[in-house]
Formats: sequence, C-alpha cells, structure tokens
Amino acid sequence: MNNDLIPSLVPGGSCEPAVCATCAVRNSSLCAALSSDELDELNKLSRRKSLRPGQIYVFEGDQVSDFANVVKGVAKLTRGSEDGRMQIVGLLFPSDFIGVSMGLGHGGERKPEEPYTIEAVSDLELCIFPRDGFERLMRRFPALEHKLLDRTLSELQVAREWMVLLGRKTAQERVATFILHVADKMRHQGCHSGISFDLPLGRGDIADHIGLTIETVSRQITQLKRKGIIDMQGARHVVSCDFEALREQSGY
Amino acid sequence: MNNDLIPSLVPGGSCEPAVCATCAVRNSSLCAALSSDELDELNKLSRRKSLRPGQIYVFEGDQVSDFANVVKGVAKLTRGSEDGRMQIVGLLFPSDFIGVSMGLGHGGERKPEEPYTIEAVSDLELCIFPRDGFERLMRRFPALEHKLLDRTLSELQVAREWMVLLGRKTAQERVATFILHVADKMRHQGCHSGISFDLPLGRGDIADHIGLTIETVSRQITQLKRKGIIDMQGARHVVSCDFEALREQSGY
DNA sequence: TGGGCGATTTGATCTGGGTCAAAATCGCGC
DNA sequence: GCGCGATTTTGACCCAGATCAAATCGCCCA
Repeated sequence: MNNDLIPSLVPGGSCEPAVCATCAVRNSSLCAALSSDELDELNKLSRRKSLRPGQIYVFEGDQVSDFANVVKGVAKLTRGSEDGRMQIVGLLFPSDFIGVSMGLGHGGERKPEEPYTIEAVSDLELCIFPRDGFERLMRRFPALEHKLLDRTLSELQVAREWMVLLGRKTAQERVATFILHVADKMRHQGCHSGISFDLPLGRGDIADHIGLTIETVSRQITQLKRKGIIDMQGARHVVSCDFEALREQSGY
Repeated sequence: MNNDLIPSLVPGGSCEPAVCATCAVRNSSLCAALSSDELDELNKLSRRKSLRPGQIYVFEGDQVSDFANVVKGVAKLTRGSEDGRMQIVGLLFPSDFIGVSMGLGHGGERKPEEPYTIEAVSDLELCIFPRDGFERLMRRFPALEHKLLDRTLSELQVAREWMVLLGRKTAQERVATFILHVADKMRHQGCHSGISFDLPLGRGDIADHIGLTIETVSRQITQLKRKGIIDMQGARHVVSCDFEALREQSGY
C-alpha cells in the first residue's frame, strides 16, 4: 500500500519502462515472457511494496485482489493452527509469483481466499498487479500464461519432493536436504559462486519447513559440523560444505 | 502398449468421436476444453491402455514420451528408496492428467525423465497421447493449456495440504483427514451420493500416503470405529461416517 | 467345506525425536 | 567495549509412533 517507487516511463514509445529496465527479475520472473512493448502495458498496472522481516503480506483466509512478483528478499508461505503448530509449505524467492493459490478466473464474484499466510523473512520487495488487469493481459499474451504454467509445474515438483522429505526422511536427512536446497537456490540466484552462503531462515523457520523442532534442527546441524560436512560462522553463515557428503546424508 | 480400444470415428465430419462420446471423462478431463471438432483431432492421436492392479505404467527415472488421461480406476504416484521407504506423493483419479511432472516443451531433445513411479491401484484405464502431438494441439488450442494450468494449480494446492499433514499432524488427524479426502473424492466422482464408499487403498498404501506404518494406520482406524465416528464392513468398505466428528479429528 | 495365503488387527517393546529446562552465544544499540 | 533480549545450543527425560511378533480375518479355489 506504500508506493515507494512510482512506475514511470522513459520518454519515447517502445523503450523498456524505467522500473522494469533495472528490475532484478526482468528476465527470470513471468515478465520474461513479454517484449518491451508488452511489458510497458504490464508496468502501467504495477506498484511496488516493501516489507520488513516479520511483516505479513496476506493472512490465511484473507481475500486477495492482487498478484505479485517477488523482486527482492525471501518470504515464507505458511499454514498455522491455533495450538501453535506451523508448517512452511513454500519459500518465495526473487522472481516467484504470488496470488494464484486458489486458481485463476474469479472474475466479478467474491475474490478467492488465500489459504496461506505470506510473511517476509528478510527485507522484501514486491511488484504488485491487480488481479483482473493481470488476467486480462494473460489472455492477450498467452506466453505469460505459459510461463505461469511452467512455474506452477516446478512448484508442484518441489512440493512433492517436500512430501517425500516430510513423510519419510530422518531428521538428519531433512537438514542435509534443506541445506542442499538452499545452496542450490543461492547458486541459481547468483548470490555466490563459491561455497559460502547464508541460510535465509532461522532455526525456528527451518524447523517449520522440514517438520521438526528447533532443538532437533540445532542438534542435527551440530552433528553435521562435528562430522566435518559443513563449517559455519555464527548460526546463519555457511562457510564451506562438502556437497558430496551432504548428498549422501540427504537420503537422495 | 496393448490397444484394446481402437479409436474410430462415427461417419460424418463434425460429430463427436465414438470413443470420446461415451468417454467417462469427456467433460471433466482436459478434453472438456475442446469442442467436438477439436476433440476429433485429439482423438486421432489417442490410444487406450488398460492396467491391472499392481501393474506399473512408468518407473521413476523412465523417459516418458506420452501424456495420458486417467479414464477409469485409481493410480498412485510414488517415490521409493532402496531401503524400502516409500512415499505416495499423489493419487490419480479419473480425469487426472499424467506426464507433465517435468514440465512441457522438451521438443527434439532427450525426453524428460518421470521422477515418480506410476502404478495402478485398481483396474486402470488410460487414454494416451504422444507428447509432441499433444503439445502441438495445446499451442493451437490455448483453452487446453489453460485447463492444464487450472488442474496443476489445484494439484499444487493438494500437495501443500499434504505437506501440512505430513509435517505437523498426529496419526489420528492424518487418518481422519485421509478418510475425509476419499469421501470427498468419491462424492465428486459421483460414485455414491450416500455416506457409504470404498477406500481405494489398502492399509499399506494408506500408510505410504500419510507417512505412517501399516500398524499405526490400522490402530487409528480401530480407534475411529471404537469412538463410533466411522463404521466399516471389512477392511475397505466404509458403511457410514460422522463427517462433523471426522472434521474435528482431522486437525482442521 | 476346508485349506492356504495375503491383508489386517492386536500386543509387547523400543526409540527417534519431542518436551521442558538451563546455559551459552549472538547481535545490536548505546 | 558493555549489557540485554533474542536466538541457539546442550542436557535430561518422555512419549507417539515404529518395530517385531503373533494371532485373526477374509477370500479364493479345490
């Protein structure tokens, strides 16, 4: 709701919109499906929003009238119950798309209710589009919908991998798998080419993601350090890790 | 590979293809996106395949060169490891679509490897399409791709519900949730309007789906019977069940 | 009608990870 | 550099569900 960046156009028709031209996810988000001209149209709909760690973008049950791209930072998609149990069902990284959990095409009627809470984990920047405007563009530019399908299929893939982890892996395997996933994500984000990277989540969030408790996560990380498989500075920063060994520990 | 039903056309151009006209999933599968004429084209690509319970359609790691609709029966999508652990990551019911786990558009290159084993749970009938032909049709009839997106989004939704179950629910809640899901599926399949239905899975498969052991599943079902929440004849047939109570037991 | 076999149930025991509690460490503002 | 709350680690103990083992059931077929 706070527009800290007002979309603006560079003078002269077919150039890339200014915000988009410098956008970190121009070529990796759904926007990659659009030409400069088409992007220009999308941009007219968009506004930016920043959230600090811990701030919530949507509560589970809220009606959502927007879609959004994650431009910067990390968010978590969670489901909680009154007795305090909590499960992270997905992490959102830059270029991920938000708002389609309940499907498309809820035209004039009541907006769909988001089934998960979306909360910033680090400083988060979103690029927000109104549902109907975006859906109209999707109809005009099928490449947009095609990219959304691609993206949804790979999220499904990830969710199912996680079902295997949650249903059948041991604590040790879960933690190893989680670290591998993060390392992988970070590599693809181009954050570091080396072996060193930060865990985007604290122990509590890791626990809620892999279905354990804080204490068990902590103990398993200690184990991995003792075995010499990973080396850390502080609780968040992984200095080095033996991917081969991690993969062995991860229960494939 | 055994075509027990050869696709054939009724005489006269724009009529619905014979197999399709009587197809149980004509209006609920992806095919619902197509007109009779369009369906005719799809039908030219299709062949049928039947599998008996326990037969495997694809092994995890196999290259898949086809898509398929489930026409009849139930199949399971599983991931196993050498030490015998197994997780069912999805159940496939009539009208479900198979073959997109690794995404679309693997054009001329090496076909994508299916990451899960697909195995018939009951007598299964599939309607099979070659990948490239089907993808070509999707490009020509965007409604087809649109429906696939819809379907994928709701599978993602289901997978995430399952992550909550596997990550955070107790044994009792898992079994209650599973029974509710089946009852729901059966209602939508129109199999029974009443309260009575069959469990499509044996105890072992239920266990592999909800991340427990056979013994624990059995004990929990016994519990539900003792509490008077469900009533069964034999191990598979649910005669009656108190949905309200089940919902309470299911951990919302 | 009975015998055989896989699936299910039930029982006894064990254990990985949860729970509760306390110490150690981190990080950040002053 | 110092102090304080939040996060993480470590320890001791417990319990839900796993494991191992033994009935029992259901069902097909002779």
